[in-house]
Amino acid sequence: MADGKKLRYSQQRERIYEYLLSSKEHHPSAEMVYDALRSEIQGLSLGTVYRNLRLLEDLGKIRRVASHQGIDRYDSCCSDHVHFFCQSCGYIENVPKADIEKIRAAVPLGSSYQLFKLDLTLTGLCSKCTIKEITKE
Amino acid sequence: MADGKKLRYSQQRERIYEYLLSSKEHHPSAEMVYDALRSEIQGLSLGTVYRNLRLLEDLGKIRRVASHQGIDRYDSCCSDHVHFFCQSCGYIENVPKADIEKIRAAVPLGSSYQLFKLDLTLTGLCSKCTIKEITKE
DNA sequence: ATCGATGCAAAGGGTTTGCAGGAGC
DNA sequence: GCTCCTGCAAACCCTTTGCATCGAT
Repeated sequence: MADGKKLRYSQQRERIYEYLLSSKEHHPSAEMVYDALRSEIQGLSLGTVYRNLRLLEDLGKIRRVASHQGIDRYDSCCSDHVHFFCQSCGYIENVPKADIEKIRAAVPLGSSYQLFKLDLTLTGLCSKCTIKEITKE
Repeated sequence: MADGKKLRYSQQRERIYEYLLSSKEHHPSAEMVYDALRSEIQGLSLGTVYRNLRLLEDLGKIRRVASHQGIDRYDSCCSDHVHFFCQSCGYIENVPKADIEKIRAAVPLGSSYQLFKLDLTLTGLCSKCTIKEITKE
């Protein structure tokens, strides 16, 4: 992080970043990224995916979402926003209507604190899984 | 979780729960609990700490706070509230003045969703570490 | 006496890292 | 050609689990 190394282009890194941009609604894990790209990039290794996710995070281009069930998930959107984690299907959705300013205002922090980021995660059952549950009974 | 087993008293479990109650402000990890109790409970094993933390969580007596840096932290308070995670010292504090109702109101969820819990984590530098940082420069 | 809880150590599973070869500049 | 990046596999680290024994009821 912020070391003197010069960044060099790599196809792998570009594809990984592109994939993250294209799957804003999935919030994929490292393994999900790997599975999605391994057919397209011959001989891609999981280690490379991890290294690039970490690098992109250090560069501030992506954001690591608080991990669920011990697995880190990634988001190409770096601004504060709200996530909904479905316990049943494991998907992480954005909650687009959330009012971030209102949330910030509800959290008064002393002036001696420095706030870098804010993560609000709702846990429950998503729309699909709720309907499945109702239908089953 | 919710299996037919009958709970039996154990000194270890009692102490672990007591320790969590007494360290509401620390939000300790399993290892922190272990380190704090091993001198007091002869031959305590880390596995037992993990087993009991999980059991207490399943019983709804404690809450697992979203893990930071890959390590789970525990909280004896089970109601929704706001945490402040300090990147520098690793402490997790409560943000007592946070207005949970206001936060809930800022997050409109479709009626087809079921919300079980809400986790808001602020990340930054706590008061102490901010002052340290300023003093250093 | 029964069966849950413990201690110990080994196994799991996600993530990181060392190394030799390959690719960008 | 100098470095960074990659693939591979081993190492790491937190957490879980199998097993024999201990302990609560």
